[in-house]
Parts: sequence; C-alpha cells; structure tokens
Amino acid sequence: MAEPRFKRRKEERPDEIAEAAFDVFSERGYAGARVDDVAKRAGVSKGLLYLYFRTKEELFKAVVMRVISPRVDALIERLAASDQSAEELLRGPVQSFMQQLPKSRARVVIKLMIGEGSRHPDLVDFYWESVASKGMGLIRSIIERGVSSGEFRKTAVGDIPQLVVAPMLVATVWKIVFADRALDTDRLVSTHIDMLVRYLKSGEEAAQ
Amino acid sequence: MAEPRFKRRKEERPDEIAEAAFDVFSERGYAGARVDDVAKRAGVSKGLLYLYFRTKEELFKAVVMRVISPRVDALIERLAASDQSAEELLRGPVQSFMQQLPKSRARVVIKLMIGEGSRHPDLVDFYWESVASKGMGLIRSIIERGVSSGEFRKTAVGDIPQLVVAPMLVATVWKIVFADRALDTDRLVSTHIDMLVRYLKSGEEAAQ
DNA sequence: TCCCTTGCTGACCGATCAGTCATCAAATAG
DNA sequence: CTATTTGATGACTGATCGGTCAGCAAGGGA
Repeated sequence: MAEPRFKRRKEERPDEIAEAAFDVFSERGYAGARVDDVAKRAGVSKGLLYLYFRTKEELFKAVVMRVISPRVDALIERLAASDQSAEELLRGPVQSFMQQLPKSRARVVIKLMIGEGSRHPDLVDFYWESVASKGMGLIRSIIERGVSSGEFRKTAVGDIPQLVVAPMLVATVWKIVFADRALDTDRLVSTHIDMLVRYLKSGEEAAQ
Repeated sequence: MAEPRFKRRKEERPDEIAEAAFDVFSERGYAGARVDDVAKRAGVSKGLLYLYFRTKEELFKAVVMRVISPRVDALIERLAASDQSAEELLRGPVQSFMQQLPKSRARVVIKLMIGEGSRHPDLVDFYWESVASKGMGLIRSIIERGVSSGEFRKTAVGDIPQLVVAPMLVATVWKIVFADRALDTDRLVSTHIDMLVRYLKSGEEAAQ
C-alpha cells in the first residue's frame, strides 16, 4: 500500500506545467486564469509551480513563446530549402500552412495576442520579431522571387504581404469566436490563394 | 462656496457609465477591468453604477451591444436602398466601410469578442445574429446580384463571403495588436477589393 | 420654508487569488 | 540503516475587487 504521495521529477515538471498553463490560459485568458488551476491541472501543488516560474506573468510569457517559435522556424526552413517556383510555393506549402493553423493548437496564441497583448508589451515585441515580421518577410520574398523570374507582374501585393495571409487570420478568428458555426476554412484559404495567384499572373496593370 | 457634491442626472447616467465602461473594458478586457475604475472614469460612485446595471456582466453586455447594432443596421440600410451595380457596391460603400472599421472605435468590439467571447456565450450569440450572419448575408446577396445580372461569373466566393471581408479583419487585428507598426490599411483593403472584382469578372472558370 | 422623494455616496463585507514559507518526505550518498 | 539534500506540499497572508446598504443631500412641491 506504499503508493508514494508524489514523485520527484525535476526534469519533466516545467514542461508539464507549461502544458497545463497553455490550456488554462487559452480557456480563460490571462487575468481569468487561476494559478491554482494551472497547478491542479498539472497534477502539482501551487508551491512547486512557483519553484519553476517566478510569477504568473513569467509563466504566461514562457508558455506563449514555447508554442510559437518552433512552428515559424520550421516553415521558414522548409521554404528556404525548396527550389519550387513562386506559384508552386504559394499553392503548395504556403497554402497548406495557412490551412493547418486555424485547426491547430497554435491558434490560441492568436487569441491571446489579440485579447491580452496590450497588457504585455514585451510579449508583443517578441511576437513581432519572431513571428509577424519574419512571416511577412517570407511572403514578400516569395512574391519578389516570382516577379523577378517573370512569373508575376509587379503589384501592390509585394508591399502588403498581409493580403496573402488574410484568409488564414479570418479562418482562425472565426474558429475562435464561432467555433462550430460552419465555415469551410480549407476552401476559404484555397479559393483565396487561387484568386491571388491569378491576380499576380494576369496581364493587365493593376489599379492603384 | 456652495459647489454641490453632485448633480442628479437620472437620464444621462446610463450613457455616461456605458461610455466609461467601453473605455475601461477595451483597455483591460473583462476580467481585468475594475468596476471601481469604470465608476471613477464616469465621475460617479460605484453604488450608482449598480443602480443602473445589475452586475458587471450585464454592464459588459450592454456596452458591447450599444456599439454594435447601429453600425451594421446603417450599412445594411444604405446598401438595400442603393441601385448601384454589384461592382459599384463593392468598390464603393463596401470598400469604404471596410476601410473605416479598423480605424473606428468599434474595432474594440472585435477585440472583446475574440478575447472574451468564450466566457460570454450569449454575447457571442447576439453578435452572431446581429452582426456576423447579417453581414455575411449582405455580402452574399451582392455577389449573387452580380452573378444573376451577368457582371460576375459563378465562383466559390458566393459561398464564402468571409473571403470578401478578410482584409478588414486583418487590418483590424493588426491595429489592435501592433498599433503603430506601420500597415497601410486603406491600401490593403482597396488592393484586395480590386483583386476580388477582377477575379469575379474574369472569363475563365475557377479551380476548386 | 419645510418636507419628502429619490438620485447618489462611500465605507464596508465576503470571496477570491497571487505569492510565501514552514514542513514533509523521496531520493541518494555514506 | 542513517544522514543529508532537495523536490514537493498546502495552509496561510495580504491585497484586491464585486457587490451591498445605511444614510446623505439635491431638488421639487406645497
């Protein structure tokens, strides 16, 4: 009947706690999340949590950063290594990334950045540097590659990479707010990409 | 030296309080906002606030609804009354609405819906009925008008009105999260609309 | 001018919650 | 088996905040 009351697992604890924190923060936001709940969900006491994270704020930042970085870096690497044409990149890896995100766990990060960002400026800075500006730069470079290879004509899209990424954001936000209320996010993204590529390839000069 | 400590202004109070609450909620979110701060900003005691709003929750809902309804209804009326062609509608009133929203106060509502919606399901329902589904229906009807008049060919866009509205959401979210970090939201919207209209008018059949 | 209605105040209460710390007990070394 | 180290616990504290209420005073009526 020994059944020890707890095990010492110094190595695994931080990850387990961060995992639980991710869930709690995503359900209740920063202010609404209780540290006690995070501890409980991680199967751990509150005291232990404070052994690994100095404050609730620090826990929050650690959690957000943990989820973000790997994803972006993976995509960038994958695209840099490829030698596909610009159109193939857009219709292939870029499109499928944009289709994945709204369904993935990472979508919660979007929610947290929008809802809580203003109260955590350094988190916004981090997100800007390691996600937003990197991502926009990546899109821009694909468009430019297409223009200089003659695939695409010169348009405003090169200056506004947000235009490419728009349906992904809509799909993500839609899922966050309306969840079940139907929206075929894959079709949203693929139709947009199709429209975009045609626009980039079409002969006439663009307005504006 | 009379200077009365307060004035009785039964009529104006609810609006003043709601106004102050809008500011506080938009800065700090629902959980982060203090009822005391709302009262202070409205120049009123906390007790009085509870005379007009039964709970913090009710105050929150009232505030969100107040901002939303007039905007949408105004747009719908404006479009219904018009006899412009589908293309003119998209390039005119629809585009300018989409350019206004990210700069307007109403953008905060988007932030609140994303950040706090999951904890206020009936607010989401309200938003769905009085904004999202109405708006999507509106866009859809414009597209259909264009198709049946022969202006546009038949595409997936009619089934996915979110595609039309995407850049507005991106612009809004961008402003919420990154504020100053430059993005020419007007150009984002106008380029998208231009792209969309060309896509709807182009001769070939669409993929998917 | 007095009085009564009621808009309005702010001290107060109870609950919640981030963060602490005295203590325990699992692992490990000797 | 004993001693030591340290991972882990959870009761506790102080501060915060939603919500209440006894009473105050503005303003209108007589």
